[in-house]
Amino acid sequence: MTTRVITLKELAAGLDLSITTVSRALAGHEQIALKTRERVARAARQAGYVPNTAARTLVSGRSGFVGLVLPIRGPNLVDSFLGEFVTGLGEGLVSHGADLILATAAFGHSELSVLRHVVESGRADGVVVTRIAEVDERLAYLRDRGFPFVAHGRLLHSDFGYNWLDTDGAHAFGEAFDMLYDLGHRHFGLVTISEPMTFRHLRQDGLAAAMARRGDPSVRLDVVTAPRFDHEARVQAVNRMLQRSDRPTAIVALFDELALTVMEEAARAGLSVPRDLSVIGFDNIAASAYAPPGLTTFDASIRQCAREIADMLLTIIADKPAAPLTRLIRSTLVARASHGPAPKTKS
Amino acid sequence: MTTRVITLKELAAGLDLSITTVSRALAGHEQIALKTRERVARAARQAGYVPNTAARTLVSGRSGFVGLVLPIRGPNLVDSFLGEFVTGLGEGLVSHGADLILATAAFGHSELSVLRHVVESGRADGVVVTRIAEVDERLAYLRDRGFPFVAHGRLLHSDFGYNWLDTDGAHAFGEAFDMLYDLGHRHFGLVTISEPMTFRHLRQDGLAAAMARRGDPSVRLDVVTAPRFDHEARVQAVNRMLQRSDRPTAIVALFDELALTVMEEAARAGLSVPRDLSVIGFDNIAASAYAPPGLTTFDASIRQCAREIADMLLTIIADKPAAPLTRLIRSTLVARASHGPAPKTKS
DNA sequence: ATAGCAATTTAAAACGTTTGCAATTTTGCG
DNA sequence: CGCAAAATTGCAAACGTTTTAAATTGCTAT
Repeated sequence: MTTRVITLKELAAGLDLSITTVSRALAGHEQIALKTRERVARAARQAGYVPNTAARTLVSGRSGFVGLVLPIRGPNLVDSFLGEFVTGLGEGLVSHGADLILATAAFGHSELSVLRHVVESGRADGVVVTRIAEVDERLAYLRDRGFPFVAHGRLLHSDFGYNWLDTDGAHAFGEAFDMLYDLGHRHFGLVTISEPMTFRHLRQDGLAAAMARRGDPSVRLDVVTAPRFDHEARVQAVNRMLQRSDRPTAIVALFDELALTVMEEAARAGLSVPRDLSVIGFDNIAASAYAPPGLTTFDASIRQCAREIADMLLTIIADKPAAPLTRLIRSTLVARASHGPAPKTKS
Repeated sequence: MTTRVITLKELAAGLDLSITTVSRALAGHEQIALKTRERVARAARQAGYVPNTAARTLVSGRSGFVGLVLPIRGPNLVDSFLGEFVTGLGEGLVSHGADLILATAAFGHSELSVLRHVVESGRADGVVVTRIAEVDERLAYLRDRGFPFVAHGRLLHSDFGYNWLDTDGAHAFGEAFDMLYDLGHRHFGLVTISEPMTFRHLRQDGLAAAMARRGDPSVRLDVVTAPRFDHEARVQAVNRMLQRSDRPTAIVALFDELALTVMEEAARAGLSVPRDLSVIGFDNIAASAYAPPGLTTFDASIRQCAREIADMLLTIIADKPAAPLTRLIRSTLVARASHGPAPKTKS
C-alpha cells in the first residue's frame, strides 16, 4: 500500500486553489471566504493532510516542541519521577497542541552541551530545566540566550529573574518538625545529600527555621550526609546515625529514597518504626506506600507540577510576559505509620 | 546578551567560502580539501555553530527523531515503566545522535490519530509502539504506510512480518509454575486482566503449557480477571479468589501491581505469605522489593529492552533490512520471600 | 607556454510551508 | 451601467539546509 504523504501543493491543485489560499484557509484566516474555508477543510480532512513540521518550523520559527534534557546518571539509576514528570508535561503540552522532545545527555556527558544543542538547533521553542544546582550553568546560559524556560526548583540567591515552579520543601520540613515536636520528640536527625542541589538547603533551612521558632534549647539536631547515588555509602551514613548510643528519636530524610533506607536499616538493627524511631520522608514515591510500616511523607505531586510547568512555559512562549512567572506549591502531608510519639525511655 | 544563532550563510561569509563548501566540509566530505575541512571545523566550533534541525530535516527527509506516543490513561495513572522505558530509549538513541519525541494522546483521545500525526507530519523517522493489543490498528497502519517501527510486545497471530522485541513471558510463567510445583503446590491461581492486550495470553499460555508438560491430573488452576486500571474492581477480584473455602495455595499474577494487591489483601485476610500462600509477580517494579515480605517476581529489564529497541529501530531506519528484526528476551527470576512450600494442611 | 586532467569549490534548485503585498473578483451605490 | 470599495485570492520571497551539476583552480607533462 504505502500511500505517500500529501503536501499543500497537491491539496491546492486538487481544489484548484493556490497554496496560499489553502494555507490560509486551514489556518482559519477570516480573509478567506467561509465557503472556501469549509471546502478546504473538508478536502484536507478527507485527504488526511498533515502539515510538514519541518517546513512549518523553518518558516515560522516555531517548532511546537518543548525540550527536556534527560541525563543518564548510571547504568542502573533511573530518575524516580521521570515517568510522572513526563506524563504531567505531556498532559500540559497536549492541550495546547505542543509536544515534548527528550534529549538525552549520555552518561558522563555535559548536560549543558545537550541543552545548547536543543536550543540552538531550533528544535524547541522553550525548555524545562529540572534539579537546580547551587551554581547552575544551565540557567545562566538560558538567561544569556534569552531563551524561554521554566525551572523546576529554584536558585538560592539569584541576581536575575527567571521563571520557576517549586514545591515548598521548607514549609513541609517545618511542618514535619512541628508535628514531631508535638509528639514529644526533642532529638532529631536529618539525612541529607552531598550533591550541591539547592533543594537540600531549602528543606534543611525550613527545618532549622521551625526549630528556631520553638526556641526550645533542649531540641537537638544531628545531620548526616550521604552521596546521592551511591547506595553503599548511603547505608553507611544512615548507620552512622542509627548506631550511636544516643541516636535521634525522629529522623527526617531529604527524600523518600533516603527515608526508605533509614527504615530498612532500622529494621535490620532491630529498631521498631515508629515505636523506637519516627521516620519522615518527602516526595511520596510509590514504594513508600508499601515499605512497612508505611512511610509518612509529603506528596510533591510531581505530575501536577509538571503540568503547570508546561502551562507556564507555553504562556511564556506565546506572550513573553515582562515579569517572571513563579509558583510555590504546597506539598501535602501523607500521614502513614512511620511516625509516632517519642519513646519514653530516653533521659 | 542574547547572542543570535549563527547560520551556515554567516559562517560561510566569515570564512570567505560558499555555503556549499562549508556544508560539505562539516559533513566531512573527502572532496573538500583537508585543510579547508579543518579550517571550517575550527571556525564552526569557535562560533558555536549548530545546524538548524528544521532546514536539515526539510531537505534531507530525515529528522533524527524517533517517536513514542504516550497515552494519558487517567488523572492518577502513570505507566509504571515509563521512566525506565524512556531512559532506555534515550540511552539507545543518543549513541547514534538521535533523540526522542514524546507525543501525548490526551485522555480519551485516540492513540492512533496521534501516531498518524507523528508519522505524517514528518517529525520522526521511526516510532516505537508499546502495549500491543490483540487487534492492534497501530501496527496495521504502520505496515500500510511502510513506516519504520519496532513493537514492544507481539501480536498473537499475524499475517505480516514486523519488527518486535518482547520479554518471554511465556517462559517466565512456565518457570514460575515449575518452581511452585516442585515446592508441592497443586492448586494454582492466576490473576489476569480483562483488557485485550496480547501479553495476557502469552503469559497465561506459558503457564498452561508448563502445566500440561507435567501431565499431573491433580493440578488445578483457577483464573480470576480484573480490569487493569480500576483498583476497586481489582481488589474485589482478588478477594473473590482469596475468600473461597478452597483457595489456591499459590497465586501467580500477570504483573507486579496485581501481585502487590494480592499480598495486601492476603495480609488483610490474615493470611501469611508465603506460609499460607505463595505469590509471584512479573516485571520487578520498585515497590516489589519493599512490599513485605518481598515479592518474588521476574525482572523484565525494561530499560535494557528499550535500549535494544532503540538500536533495532535505528538499524531499520538506516539499513532497511529485508527481513523483520525480532528479539525475545528472557526475564530473570528475582527470588524474594513471597514464595515457599505448599502448606501441608490442605486435603 | 599550454593542453589535459584531477582536485577543489560554487551556483542554483529543492524541500514544504508561511506571509507581505499585489492582483483579481465581487459588491454596493449613484 | 460604471466606478470605487470591499472581499477574496494569488504571486513570490523567505526560512536554512543538502545536493546535483557545473565551474574554477592547480598541477603535470609535453
